[in-house]
Amino acid sequence: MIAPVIQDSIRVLQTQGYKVTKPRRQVLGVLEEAQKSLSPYDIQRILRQRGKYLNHVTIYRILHLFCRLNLAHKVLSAGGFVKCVLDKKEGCHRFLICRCCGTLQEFADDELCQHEKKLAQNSGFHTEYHLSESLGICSDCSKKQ
Amino acid sequence: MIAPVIQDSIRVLQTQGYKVTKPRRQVLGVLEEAQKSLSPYDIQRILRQRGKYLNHVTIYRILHLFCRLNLAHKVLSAGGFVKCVLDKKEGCHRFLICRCCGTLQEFADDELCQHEKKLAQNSGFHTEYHLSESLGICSDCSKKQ
DNA sequence: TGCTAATTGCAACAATATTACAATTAACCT
DNA sequence: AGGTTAATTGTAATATTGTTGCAATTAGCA
Ligand SMILES: [Mn+2]
Ligand SMILES: [Mn+2]
Ligand SMILES: [Zn+2]
Ligand SMILES: [Zn+2]
Repeated sequence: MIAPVIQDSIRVLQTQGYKVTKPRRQVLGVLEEAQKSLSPYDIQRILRQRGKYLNHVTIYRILHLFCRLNLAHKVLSAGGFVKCVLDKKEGCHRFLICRCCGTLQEFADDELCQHEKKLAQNSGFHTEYHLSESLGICSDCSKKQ
Repeated sequence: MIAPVIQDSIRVLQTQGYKVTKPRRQVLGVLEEAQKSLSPYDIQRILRQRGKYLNHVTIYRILHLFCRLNLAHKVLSAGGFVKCVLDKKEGCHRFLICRCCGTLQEFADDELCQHEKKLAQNSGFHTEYHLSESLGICSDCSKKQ
């Protein structure tokens, strides 16, 4: 019995003309079983414990592909540093990041925050910290085009 | 003339009993001027171009402190990999991540998404991709306590 | 069952991040 | 203002994370 998420992902690979390889199925399997987010090396470790070996380069390439096809997401929490900005709003932290010029503005909206918290609360989750990122085109860049 | 964000940040450092050192002021300054998010090594490079040298270890320590005090945020975009999860919802991607057991659930809400997009649009920003992370305690973990 | 483009492995390297300990300095006290 | 000291920074060594070019392998197709 194969999980539906995996079925769907395999179908996406096929329809987009990508091969359904053993490594890709293995990474899908590990990600599906985990209830937490995994790093490339986490995935390698888990597979090795089962006697399967995948080169880390392969895992990186697979994860890049999955993210490109929206089969997976990168998440920030509990991870590395990479990028940092000064905080400008209190409480809720929403960023608008232009994929064209790279500028970043922060905005806050109490109503939005309350609503989002409430929706989480509906599934029993108590929110302590929230972060939101929107990627797109800023007003300056859209004018220039 | 010192920017108000920096003034505020310095005040936070002081009231929390942290020293206001030259490296900390320099990092604050660079972050404030930049309109984009910067990596620790970006910051080092910018300062070096001005003839100032800061060890990367120092910059990491300062950024860790700033994030702990909510003077700065880590952001995900355009950065490294670190962690990855399978996608379960289309369009909008909101994660509830338990800081206790590490489990992660995804939820989507169209109304919320539309509202957030509209608010961004009000400042001329066109959203193409959105990601949201809420850290807190899941229902299982809060029951156990 | 063979052919071939796509995918993976390997090796080398680059970038990012942490640790332990010695040197320095900001804040506090005369 | 100068001395004291705990907090902070620099240094060196190391660990972790991520990329690139090229040779070996394999999934999908005829
Ligand atoms: Mn913020
Ligand atoms: Mn999603
Ligand atoms: Zn722009
Ligand atoms: Zn939990």
